[in-house]
Amino acid sequence: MDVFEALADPTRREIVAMLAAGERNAGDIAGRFPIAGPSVSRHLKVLRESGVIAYRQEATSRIYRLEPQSLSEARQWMDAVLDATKARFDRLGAHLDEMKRREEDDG
Amino acid sequence: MDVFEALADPTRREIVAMLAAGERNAGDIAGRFPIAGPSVSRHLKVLRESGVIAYRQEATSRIYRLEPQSLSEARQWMDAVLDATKARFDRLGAHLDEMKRREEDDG
DNA sequence: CGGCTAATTAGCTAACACGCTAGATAATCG
DNA sequence: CGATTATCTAGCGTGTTAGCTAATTAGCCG
Repeated sequence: MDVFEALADPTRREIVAMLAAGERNAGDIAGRFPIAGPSVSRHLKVLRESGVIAYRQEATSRIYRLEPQSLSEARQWMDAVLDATKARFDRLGAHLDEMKRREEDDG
Repeated sequence: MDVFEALADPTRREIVAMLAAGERNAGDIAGRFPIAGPSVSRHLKVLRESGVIAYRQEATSRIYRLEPQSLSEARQWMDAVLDATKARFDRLGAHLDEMKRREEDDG
C-alpha cells in the first residue's frame, strides 16, 4: 500500500518503466536483470502489494501490467507539494512587486 | 541523490509536506514529531543529501526549505511512465474502434 | 573567553530489505 | 497421471536503516 516505498528501489523502478512500454511475463522481466529470478519475483511481489502492478494468468505464465491509478495518487501528492511551494513563491513575488511599486510611487 | 528513496519514509514525507507550507527551523520540525530530535535530524540529512531540501543558517538555527527541482524530476519520471501507459491504452482504444468500424462495414 | 541554545554526529540495538540457493506450487501437455 | 515449464515461497547471510541516549560541534551574547 505504499507506492513511494515500492519505487524506492531502482530495480523496481526499472520494472515499472519496462511495463510502461507494455505487458510482460515474469520470466521475460527477470531475464532482463543480472539478478536471480527469485529476487525479481520478490520485487514483483512488492510492486503487486503496493498496487503498482497486477497480472493475469495465461497458461503457466503470469503476464504483468502497470496499474496506473496507484502511481497517479503518488503523483498527486507531489503535485500538491509542488503547487503549494509554487503558490508561496508566487505570493512572495507579488509581495515584492508591490513593495517595489510603492517605493517607486513614494519617491 | 535518490529522491524516491528519500520519500520512501513516511516521516520524511511529512517533513516535505510541512515545508511545502513554508520554511521552518530544525527544532520546530522536530517538535512536531513524537520521535527524538536526533532521529529527525537524521531524516533531515537524508532529505538534504537527496537534494529535496536545503537550509540557510540564521543565528544558531538552521532554517529549512523545500528545493522543488529534485521533486520535479521525480514527478517527471512519473509523468513519463503514466503518459506512456496512457498512450498504449489510447492506441488500443483506437485499434478496437477501427476493428469495430470494419466489422460494421463488412456487415 | 565562558555560558547558552540549536542542531548535529557517534555509537548502539532491533528490525528490515536485498541478494542468494533450494525446494514447493501451479498450470499445461502428452 | 507423470513430465515439463513458469513462477513463487522458504530460509539464510549480510548490509542498511530507524529508533534511542550521550557526547560534540557551531554560532551567539555578555
